[in-house]
Amino acid sequence: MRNRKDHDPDCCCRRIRGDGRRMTPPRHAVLDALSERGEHLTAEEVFKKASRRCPNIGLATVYRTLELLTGLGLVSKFDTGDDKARYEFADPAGEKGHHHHLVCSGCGKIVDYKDFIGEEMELLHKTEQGLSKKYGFKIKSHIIQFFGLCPDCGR
Amino acid sequence: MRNRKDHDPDCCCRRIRGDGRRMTPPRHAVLDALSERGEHLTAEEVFKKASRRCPNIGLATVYRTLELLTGLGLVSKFDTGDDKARYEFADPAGEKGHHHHLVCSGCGKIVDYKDFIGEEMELLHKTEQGLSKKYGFKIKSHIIQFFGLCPDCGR
DNA sequence: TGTACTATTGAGAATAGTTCTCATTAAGTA
DNA sequence: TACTTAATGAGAACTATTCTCAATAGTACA
Repeated sequence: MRNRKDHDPDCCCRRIRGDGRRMTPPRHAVLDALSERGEHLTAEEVFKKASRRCPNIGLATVYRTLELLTGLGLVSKFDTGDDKARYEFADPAGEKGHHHHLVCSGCGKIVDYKDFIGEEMELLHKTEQGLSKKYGFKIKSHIIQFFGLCPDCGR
Repeated sequence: MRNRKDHDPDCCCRRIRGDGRRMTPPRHAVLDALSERGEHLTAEEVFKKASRRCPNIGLATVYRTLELLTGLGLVSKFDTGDDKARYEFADPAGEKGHHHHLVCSGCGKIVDYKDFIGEEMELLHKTEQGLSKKYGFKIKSHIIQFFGLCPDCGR
């Protein structure tokens, strides 16, 4: 599991290089920092990791790059309630790789689960359609997250 | 719908007065500010409303009171992605009044819906049990939210 | 391969929501 | 009514994030 690259670097580069955008060492470093599966890094953590490959990268660049990647749909940004945004590579659309998060309110540990994803996705889809019809919203995304105490924190 | 008090003031006061805590004018003012159903106020908005009843209430007191009420489970705190916490009276546990949120990414409008709550709650419950068993978490709460564009923002 | 255009960068200042500090006030109790 | 100490208001402090701006360096094209 460790060190398994979870994204296709070529694909990301291709997406980044679009509309006149450029591929740069700092952007490579950020992609690299994010590439470990199962990580849920804060901007600060991405900054630290990226600094290894690109020693004088600036924090602002990390934020800018994460914003870019999020905008392109390559990365998803989420929040587990500790007032720090977290980032991970987005699950390829509509794929079986989709997952949700289970968060420990004690230590902040984040568990990726896909155990009930089938049913959850089905219901979410149905709900989206229903809400869309009733309230006229064009639904783009959802958040579903569980909070509790992990075995270590649960006493 | 307007001005309908959605919480039982006596119950709240009783809960606040516990463990040596005291009932004070600022706390009344915050309860009052929150009392309108269907509102999703930021701390700043609670502050403004509460200031009408308690003109020299401080913003810090509003935050402290909201934290207290949240801790007591009387109020729930959530976030619609604009980096400002929002607060509303908590739905009485296990009651049919429970609702979720549909958020417009354009204008920030928040729609409370309960249309699919039955099924959602059932699945959430089942998922909670499954996750609890598999990962050993004691699950306390969940977040489920949909994002999209409302009729006005959807062009 | 060299040059020009301009997207991107790093550094630090600026911003905004929230929390903390501390001297003062006042709720609840006896 | 007096006492204990929880709660308060004001503003400073904190923290994640965004902005500013001059300097740098991808990329396209000659």
